[in-house]
Amino acid sequence: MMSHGKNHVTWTAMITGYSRNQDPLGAIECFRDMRAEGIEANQYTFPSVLTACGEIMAFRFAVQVHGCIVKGGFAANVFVESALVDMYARCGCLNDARIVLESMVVDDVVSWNSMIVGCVRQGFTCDALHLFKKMHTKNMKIDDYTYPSVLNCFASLNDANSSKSSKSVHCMAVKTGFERHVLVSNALVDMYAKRSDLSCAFAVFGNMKEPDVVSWTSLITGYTHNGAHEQALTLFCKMRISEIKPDQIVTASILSSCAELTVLDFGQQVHSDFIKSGLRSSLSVDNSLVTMYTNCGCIEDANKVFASMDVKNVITWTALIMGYAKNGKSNESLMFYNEMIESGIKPDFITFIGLLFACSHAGLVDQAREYFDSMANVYHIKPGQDHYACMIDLLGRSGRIDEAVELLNNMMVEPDATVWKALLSACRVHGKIELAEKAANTLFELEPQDAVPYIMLSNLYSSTGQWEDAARIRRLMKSRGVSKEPGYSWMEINSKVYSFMSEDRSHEKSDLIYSKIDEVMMLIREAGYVADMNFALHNIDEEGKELGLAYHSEKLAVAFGLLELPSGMPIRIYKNLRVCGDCHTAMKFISSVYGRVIVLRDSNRFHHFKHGVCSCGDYW
DNA sequence: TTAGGGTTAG
Repeated sequence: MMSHGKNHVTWTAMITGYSRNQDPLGAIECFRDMRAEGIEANQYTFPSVLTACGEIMAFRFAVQVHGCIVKGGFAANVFVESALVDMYARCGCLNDARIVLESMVVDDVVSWNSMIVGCVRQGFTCDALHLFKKMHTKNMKIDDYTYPSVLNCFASLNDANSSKSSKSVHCMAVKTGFERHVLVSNALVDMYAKRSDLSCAFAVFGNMKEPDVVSWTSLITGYTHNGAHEQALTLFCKMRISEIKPDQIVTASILSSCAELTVLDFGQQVHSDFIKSGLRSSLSVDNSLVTMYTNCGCIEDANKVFASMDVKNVITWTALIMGYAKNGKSNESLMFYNEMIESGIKPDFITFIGLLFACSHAGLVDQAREYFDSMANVYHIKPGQDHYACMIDLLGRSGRIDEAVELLNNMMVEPDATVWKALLSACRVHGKIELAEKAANTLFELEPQDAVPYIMLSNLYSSTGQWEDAARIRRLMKSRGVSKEPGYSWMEINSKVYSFMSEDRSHEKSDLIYSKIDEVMMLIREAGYVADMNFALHNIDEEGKELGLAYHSEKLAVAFGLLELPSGMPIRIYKNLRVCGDCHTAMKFISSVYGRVIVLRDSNRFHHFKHGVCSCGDYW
C-alpha cells in the first residue's frame, strides 16, 4: 500500500529535488524512507541517489544501493551504469569504477567523462590522459565536459614534456568548436596560467566574448602564482570595472596578493566590499584576511577575523602562528600552536616553518629542537630545506655555530642554497670568516647570479677592516655581471606611495627631509645614540661613514613621516631588504625622543618601535 | 547521470 498517496514517481521527484539542491543527506534519507515504505526504486531513482552518495562519499550505503540495482535488474541501464561509475570515482574507488565502465555494452561519453574526472581528482593524470587517448582512437564522441578535465591534467603536469600535448588538445578544442564554450576556455586559461605561460592564458582570455568570474580568477591567480602581484591587483580592478562581481574564491585570491604586497588600504577595501556584497564568508576568505592583516602589521584586525570564524583549519592556525611571529609576538605564536593541537588539528609542513620562525626570533633554541624532532617522530613529516635553514639560522644566531655545522653535515638531503645562506648569515653575526668563505664559495657555485652571498662576504670583510678582500669580492661580483637589488623603503600617506633609496635626493621636499634628518640625528645623539660603524661599509673616514649611515633609505622615510604625519599617528615604513643594525638602533631612539610609534616591516619581519623598545627584542 | 577558478611559507 502506498502511504500518504505517494507513488514511486513522487518519491523519485523528491530524491532528485534534494540531490539537485545540493542536499545529498536529504536525498539519501528520502531514499531510505521510500524503501521503508516498500516502494521499489527504478532507473530514474538510482542515478539521483548514487549522485548524492558520491557527493558525500557515502561508500558503504552506495554499495548497498548497487546491490539493489543488481537485484532489481537495472544494472544494464546506461543511466544507472554511468551514475555508478561516477559514484565509485568520486568515492576514490577507481578500480570499481573501471570494472563498471568496462562491463558496459555501449561506449557512453558521460561514463568516460566521470572516469577521467575521477582519475584527475585522485592525481592519476597519466591514467586520465590514457583514457582520453583511448576515447580518441575509439572515435568516441568528445564533448564539452571532456575538455575541462583533460586540460586540468595538463595544468597539474607543469613539465616541458607535456607542453606539446597540451597544445594539441587546445588545437582539437578549436577545430571542433568547443573552445567557444565558457567552461572549456576557462579551463584553457587556467591551464596556461598554471603552466606559467601567461601570454597564452591572456590570449585565450582576450578571445573570450563574455569572460565570467571564473575566467578572471584563473587569469588573476596565474599572475599571483608567478609573483606578479601588482598585475593581479590591476586585473582585479579591471574585473570590477567590467561589472563582474567578485565571489569568495577570487576574493581569497586577491587578498593573498594584498598580503604579499602589504597594501593595507587596498586589502581593507576588498574586505569592506566583500562584506557589502552580502556573500557569506568562507574559510579561504577568512584565512586570507588573517594573513593580509597580520602581514600588514594589524594584529587586532586579524584577531577579529579569527574570533569570528566558526570553522578553522590548519591554514588558519598556521597563518596566525606565522603572523604573530612576524610581528614579534613569538610567545603568543607558540601558544596558538598549543591551542591548535588541543583543538585536534594536526600541523603540516608549513606550520613547522612558522613555528621554527617564531623560535628563531625569540632565541628559543631548545624548544625549536623539540619541534624540529617532533616533525619526523610524531607527525611523520620529513624536514625540508626551509626547516633546516630555520634551524641553522637559529643555532647560528645564538652562537652555536658548531651545532649549526653539525646539523648541516648530517642532513638527509643535499643542502641547497637556502641552507648555506642561513649558515653564511650566522657567520656574519659572529664574525666567522673561514666558515663564511666556505659557505660563500659553495653559494657562488650553486647560484652564481645571486648577489646576496657576495654582499654578505664583502660586508663581513669590511666589518673586520679587511678592505682589500671586500673590494676583491665586489670586483668578482662585477666581473660576473651580478647586480645587487638596491635597498629602498616606501610608505603610504593619503593613498600615495612615497619611496626612498639610500642617499636619495630626488624627492621634491628633499631639502626639508635632509634638514629633518640632521635634527633627528642631533636629538638622538643627545639621548645616547652612537652610530654603529659595523654597518658603514665604505673605506672612508669615520665622519664620512656616519653620514652614509644617516642617509639610509629607512631613515629618509622616517624623517619624511615625521614631517608629514600628524603627531600621535604611527609611522609605517616598508623596506625591501633587512633593516640594518644601525637603523634599528636609531629607530628605537627616534620612537622615544619623538614619542612616536614606528612600524617598520623589512624583508623578514615587522619591527614595532615604541618608547625606545622594539617588538623584536633586538633579535632579528 | 558527467565539467572550470581559491586560502598558510624567508
